[in-house]
Amino acid sequence: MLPAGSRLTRRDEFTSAVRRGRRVGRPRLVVHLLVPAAAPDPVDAPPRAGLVVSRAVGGSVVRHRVARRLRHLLGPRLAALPAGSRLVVRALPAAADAPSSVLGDDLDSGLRAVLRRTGGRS
RNA sequence: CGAGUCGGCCGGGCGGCCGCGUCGGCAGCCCACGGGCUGCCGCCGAGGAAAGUCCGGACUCCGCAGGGCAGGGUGGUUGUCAACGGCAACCCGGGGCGACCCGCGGGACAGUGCCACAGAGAACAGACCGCCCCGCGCAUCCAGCGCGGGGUAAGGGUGAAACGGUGGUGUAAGAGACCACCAGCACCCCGGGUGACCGGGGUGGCUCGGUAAACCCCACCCGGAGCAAGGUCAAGAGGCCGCACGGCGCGAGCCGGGCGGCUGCGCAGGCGUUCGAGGGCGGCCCGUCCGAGCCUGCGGGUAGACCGCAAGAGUCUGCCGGCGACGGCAGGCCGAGAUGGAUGGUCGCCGAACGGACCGCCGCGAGGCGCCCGGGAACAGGAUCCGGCUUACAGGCCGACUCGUCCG
Repeated sequence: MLPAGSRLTRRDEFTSAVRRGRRVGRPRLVVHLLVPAAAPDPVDAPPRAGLVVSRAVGGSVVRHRVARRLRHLLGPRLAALPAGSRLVVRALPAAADAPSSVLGDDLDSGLRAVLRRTGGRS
């Protein structure tokens, strides 16, 4: 479970991260990351994350299980993100019956790629 | 030691004999070769609530031209869950010294309705007693008494509730009429919190009842029916209609089987066939499509086999995240499947609560311990499967915490 302060909750926060953030695709998920132009104070603005698991992934039992797995995987990786950034992880249909270890690998490589592209200048 | 609060667990055990259900094996008998019957052996075989059927889901079928209107549910916040009216934490209000408990906990300046009895008066309140002023009369030394007119919500009394509370100013007596503090309401600002909300400050007018498990308004959610769902295979007997075919006949037609559709039977009554019964489109209206049968009562029937049907939102252990509900990862484990509805009976041993005279020990004593005897288990049982809630229950065990007292 993510603490309340590290969660994306409002609709516009999701759309801005998906529309304006950097996007990297992996077989089972897509990573969107939006880093603010001016880096704020890390204490005031921790990195925040949200999940998108659509009907295409499966029925509601499957969708909730995928969301719970991603949520647990996201927790320790959040600290590595720049302050104030917004992360959205979107699950693809192949994520439905992937174990946590495979999802973790996809998430790691996706995060590395998206940080390499955005983090080049800061 | 006493009084209490919260949570969890168990709910007879072992063995013998007789018996029951599914499945498997073996043997015998029957056979229309699909199988059936009987006997023996073996494995497995009800619950914490299997219950009430009150919620929520899975699963299955139906529906998914259009427009409008109804209907049902939920109700602090944030989480959790497949979902919920469940659960957790927190907030607010109330109760308790406390552990903790209780709350169907949105809105009553959107509107409407209802507030019994008592009481003078109960929702743009209300002068019964009382208090005060004026006039008249009586009395007249004073105090006063009666009648009439007026003022007054401070006091009495009624009530669940009487239009803010306390103190003062004021006045004929009084009143937020005015003032201070307090309570409450509305609005604004600052700070904290994801949020319900909390803390602080200011301004205002002086106060403006309850009931929404009354209608209603607001926000959010919700297609219908249910395992007798539904599917496959048999049986499709009988009746009616349509289509093509074969045979017979000069012909109208008759006979025969085939395919497709509808229909369970008899009697009685009612409505209806373009002046449209009835049905489909979740309910209603409009609309739209199909359209000749439909409805009610009485009588008498029928409901084969298999699948669905059991390994899934399952459970246990460890580690990790979280205050917690719960979740992630790894490993282990796995339970009946009836349909005439299977778990029972009996015997032996053990057996808690509880009851009891003698005896023994301890104690001044009430009594305690031991021995012995008696005593012997509540509520209740699957039927598609899960998650909850609620209700029933002889009794027992364990843990955490609170308060009081005593000792150290």
